[in-house]
Amino acid sequence: MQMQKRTLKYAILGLLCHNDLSGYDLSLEFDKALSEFWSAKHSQIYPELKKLTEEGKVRYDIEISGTSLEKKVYSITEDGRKDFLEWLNTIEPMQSTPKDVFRLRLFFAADLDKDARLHLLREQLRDHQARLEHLRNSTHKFDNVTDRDSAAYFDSLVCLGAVMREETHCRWLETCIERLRE
Amino acid sequence: MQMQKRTLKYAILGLLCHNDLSGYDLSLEFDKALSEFWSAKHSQIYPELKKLTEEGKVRYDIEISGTSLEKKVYSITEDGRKDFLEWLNTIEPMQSTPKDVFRLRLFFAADLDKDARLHLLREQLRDHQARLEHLRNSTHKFDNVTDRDSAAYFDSLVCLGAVMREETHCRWLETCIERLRE
DNA sequence: CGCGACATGTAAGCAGTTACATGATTAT
DNA sequence: ATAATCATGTAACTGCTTACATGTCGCG
Repeated sequence: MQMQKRTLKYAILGLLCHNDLSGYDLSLEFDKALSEFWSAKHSQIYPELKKLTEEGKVRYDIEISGTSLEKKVYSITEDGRKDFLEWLNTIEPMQSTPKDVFRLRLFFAADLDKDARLHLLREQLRDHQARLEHLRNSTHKFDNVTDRDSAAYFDSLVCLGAVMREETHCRWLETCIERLRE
Repeated sequence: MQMQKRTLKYAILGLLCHNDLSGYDLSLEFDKALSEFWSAKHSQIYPELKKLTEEGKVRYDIEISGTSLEKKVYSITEDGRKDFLEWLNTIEPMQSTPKDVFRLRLFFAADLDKDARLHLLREQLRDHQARLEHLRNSTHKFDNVTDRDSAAYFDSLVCLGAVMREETHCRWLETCIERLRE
């Protein structure tokens, strides 16, 4: 019997390691800070928090905003922190190459006429150039991060990887377009 | 109500467009030809083939190997071909960045001591260098593919993309290691 | 005769998305 | 007032993986 991976659990515990957060806050973090490598909808986060509470990895205090709006602010327990650090120190086998619908389409593109092939590639290039532009703009916030022990420093390394990945993806698409444009 | 994507369906139809194949053959194709961008286990393929048969997109003939071993050889129907080409000609919105456990770990690596950080990065580099080496070897089979309308040509473009992706990933890891190695 | 490859299926469960459902607060 | 955002949850479903289950064929 294989153990489950439960990556969402560790993503949540990792975020709670440095800040106490509500489910709503966590969902914002996934959409902002982690969006380049992980995501989770609130419909997945809330049940996971419930489970983690039952398992004693996190606990929560109820805060009231205004007169009656309840907010559950979660914090990590000692057991949760221990569990997280154990996970972080474990080397997992390399992830298999992620699925990619675009590459699947391109693989089958011999069944497409020439215009459709180029259209497919150009649309994809346009989208990825926009993403690259957006990523490059977000690198500026790391300009004066120098402490190689800070969370921000690792954030900047991940961001650098995302920029490099998008640059290469765009270069590849440009090569494909050039070669197919007789 | 959102329509389902059913990418596996189209991956199977695409493969059956050019060759009649059994479920077992399809599973070999996923492990070989498509492994850089799609995968599927036999436990997913067989039920999907059953569904596609019921939907009239494929049909099968039973072949006997040896004395009694039955093999279902599937072929695509006209309706299936039409459906596949319609899908192939449709531009889907860009896929969101795939999840990446390694980047998640690196994001949290400030919680790791220096040796563990470097170990994490070096292990990952070693694995990706091996994958890159393997990919580079498999590019040679495209050396004399020149027909830009052939399936093999698009196979070679996808393969080129995979090599470029791995090269960049390795370059990124090397940069990270250099920066963290005081 | 036994082992690895060939060949086909089902069952249980995890991970994730979309949709359903409700209600409070804040800014316009 | 009303819309956007804050805030929390559940239900139904798709996609995929792991494990269960069975049997044949070819080789040494």
